[in-house]
Amino acid sequence: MTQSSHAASGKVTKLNRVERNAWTKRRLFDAATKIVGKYGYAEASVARITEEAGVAQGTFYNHFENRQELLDQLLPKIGIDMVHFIRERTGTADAARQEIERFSAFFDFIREVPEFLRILNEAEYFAPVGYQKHLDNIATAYVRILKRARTAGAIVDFSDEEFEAIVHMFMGARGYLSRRYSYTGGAVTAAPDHVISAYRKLVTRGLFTPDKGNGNDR
Amino acid sequence: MTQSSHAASGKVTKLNRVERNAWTKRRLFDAATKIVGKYGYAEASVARITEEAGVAQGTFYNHFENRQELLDQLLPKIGIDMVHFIRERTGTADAARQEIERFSAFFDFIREVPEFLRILNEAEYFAPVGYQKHLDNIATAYVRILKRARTAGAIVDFSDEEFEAIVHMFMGARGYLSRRYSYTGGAVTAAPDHVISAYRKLVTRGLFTPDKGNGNDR
Amino acid sequence: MTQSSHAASGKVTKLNRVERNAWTKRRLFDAATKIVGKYGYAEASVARITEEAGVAQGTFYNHFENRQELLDQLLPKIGIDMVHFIRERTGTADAARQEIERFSAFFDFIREVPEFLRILNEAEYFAPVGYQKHLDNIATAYVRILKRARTAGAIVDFSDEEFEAIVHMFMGARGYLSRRYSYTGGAVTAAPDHVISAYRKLVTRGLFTPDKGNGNDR
Amino acid sequence: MTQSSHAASGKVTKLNRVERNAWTKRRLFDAATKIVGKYGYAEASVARITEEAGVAQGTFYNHFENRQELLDQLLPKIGIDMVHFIRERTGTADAARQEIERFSAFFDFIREVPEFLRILNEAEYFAPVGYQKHLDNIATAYVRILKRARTAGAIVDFSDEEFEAIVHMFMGARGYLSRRYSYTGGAVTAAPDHVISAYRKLVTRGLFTPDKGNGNDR
DNA sequence: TATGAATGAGGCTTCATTCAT
DNA sequence: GATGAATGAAGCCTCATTCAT
Repeated sequence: MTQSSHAASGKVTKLNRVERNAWTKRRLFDAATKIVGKYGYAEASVARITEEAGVAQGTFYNHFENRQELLDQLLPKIGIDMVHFIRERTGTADAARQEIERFSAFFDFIREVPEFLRILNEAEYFAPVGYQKHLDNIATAYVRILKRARTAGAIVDFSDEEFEAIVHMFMGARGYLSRRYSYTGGAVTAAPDHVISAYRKLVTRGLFTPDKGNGNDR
Repeated sequence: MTQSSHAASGKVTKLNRVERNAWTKRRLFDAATKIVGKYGYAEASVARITEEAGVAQGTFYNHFENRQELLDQLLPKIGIDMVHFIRERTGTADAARQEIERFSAFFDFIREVPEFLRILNEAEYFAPVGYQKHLDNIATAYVRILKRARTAGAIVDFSDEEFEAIVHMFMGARGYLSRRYSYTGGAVTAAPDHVISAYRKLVTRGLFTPDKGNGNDR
Repeated sequence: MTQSSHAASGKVTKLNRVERNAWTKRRLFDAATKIVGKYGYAEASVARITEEAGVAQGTFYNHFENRQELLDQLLPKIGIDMVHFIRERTGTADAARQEIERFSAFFDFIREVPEFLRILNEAEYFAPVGYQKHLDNIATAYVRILKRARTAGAIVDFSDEEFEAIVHMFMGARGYLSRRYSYTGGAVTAAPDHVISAYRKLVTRGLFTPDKGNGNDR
Repeated sequence: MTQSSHAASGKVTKLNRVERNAWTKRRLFDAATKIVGKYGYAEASVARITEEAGVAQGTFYNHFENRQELLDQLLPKIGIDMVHFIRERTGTADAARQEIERFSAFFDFIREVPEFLRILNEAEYFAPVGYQKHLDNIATAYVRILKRARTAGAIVDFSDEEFEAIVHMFMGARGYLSRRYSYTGGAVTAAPDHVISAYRKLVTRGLFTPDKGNGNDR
């Protein structure tokens, strides 16, 4: 296995130098994700990460300048995966419904990548560069969505600045809810219905305008 | 000076054994608060804490079984201070307005105890026992408040379970907003008006019933 | 032995805390002297030094801020010993003879402290702070001696600046000679007669004025 | 460009296998000289040397058995350059004057190859094989010069053994003087006049016989 | 109870060398 | 011959905890 990998076709392929290099780096990334998700940044020692990746400690420094460099890349990388994941699961319904879909998709993503929450939550202090990058990514995209909804008339009476505040509320809410409701025992579970419904009520009434055509939530 | 303290009256007082004991423990607490707030749990070494407290490292272990024991007590202790602080600043207006007051008071508390946010945020992973305790404290009290509002007719159409979800959303929103808006440079600043107004709109429309008497937010 | 030491009187003495502290620091010093003398600064790892001293690695950092701090103190400390050693062995004969005595005494000192040469020689690069300190110590004292000789008429025709240059020549000469002639096999030996006589001729003729009373070297 | 070099004629020349081989080895030599001169042997890692040389780390081991082998060759190689350099700058005046010329030329060489001093000084411990080789080279040649002067009557009263001692004094003196006076800030400067004059007085009076024909230094 | 030196495990990083391409 | 990723030993330093005074 050290010299080969299973290509998409299922065939075992010899890797050339460049591929092998990328493969090792990828293993380190994946290992770090697993370790940070499980033990937190502070306990994510290079020794642990390399052991998980199945390479020598020295190998780490062929791929990253230092420990921090990897840690700083962790969140933005997964963050992008998250955005894609959610976008794919957002339909073409009215704006309020789409927001609920995004909310649900977030919880689905956490089930896919259970490490995400811890990585996100600790990043502010242990990977501040990556944290800021991630937050800007998300906030920018999210605010754009809200502005479009306003243009379409689905939201009124909120300024751009208020949108930014709203977006942070939404992100914070997701974080706390998922930490509270996503874990049962060691396993990661789906968000309960009453969480979805509470969010739906709060957001559709609080942010969006009643839309007779689509029917609001009441 | 190590054997005495300035009482409120301004007199220098000799402390007896019990008082001196409590005094040292208190110093360790305060030092830990400062250090964890500034450097995070992971960097809050016993050496740093005792240095900040002005006692020898060995002294630490006369007051706490080990490092973790102190860390676990940190958040619940400050959390109680926070509850008192907010309660004192909540008036007798209608339920929706009280919620806004609580929201504002939270930001005021952060300015009083700037270490709080970091202690709270990291505690989930570094002081899980204390974290759970704190969260239960807050959630229980908060849900009780919402139930009372429902009884009074200020909220309709939300179940108890949904209240719990709502409370987590609120707590998460506070956390993200304060991290985003409370710090400018190194200093801790008040929450901007548009943050307050965005919260007011979302919450009064989303959670509370329009109250003709008091006038809703529009 | 870890709890006691042989006092000058020969009695075994319990050490109090302060004494024990000083004793450990002294052991680290002595160990470092031995190790640097034998393996050079670059190979003088903290592990080696503490092993030689019979303490744990961590103990090192209770006594020195870091490895460099000890290394920087090494040369000046031994340098002072050297100055005392040589001074004690310098008689009251005429200036030229005193210079020869100092020269010989230098070689005697090296036999006493065989580590000195290597410590001195490498210090320029591995302990620059200590090196500069040592050089200034020696040069200042040496120039003062030459000035006195000039005042006494034993030297003429040399300026202060030239004295400084002369002193550096002398120090350099000692270093090279000792490295060439002091070691035979692993043992440290006395300077051969022809080295002494060559120095005597060069210096008495080259620096000092012929003194009929004392008879010059021819 | 890696496959060719600018010949003296100005034409770009394809190198054959042997030339290319020598060229790479030469680059490693030059890089090592620069690195050791700047950082010392201990910091002259293979990584640093190969980076400076612009080749891969592995390439190093195609040209040298190991790191030490290159280090041991460094000093003798430059030492030979030095001998040539000094010989070219020594005229046909009387013996005493020639000695002063050699002395001055040494300082000029250091300005040409500022790395030399550090390489020389550390070599004793980090490249002992090369160091001994170098010292023998120099001492032998130097003693031969002094013997010739004695044959010519410019020196009397010194035995062969004493010559050897004198030569070591001279070498040591040069080393210390150059370290003290050749560096100002980061730049390498010429030896001050008073250093030259002090050396001239000491040596012409101390070693050479007054020569009426050529005039001694007084 | 207070002290602070001693401990040794463990963390990050650098390094010389090897080897498959 | 050239490359550069992989290796694992070793270096410096920090840390939580213990214990004699």
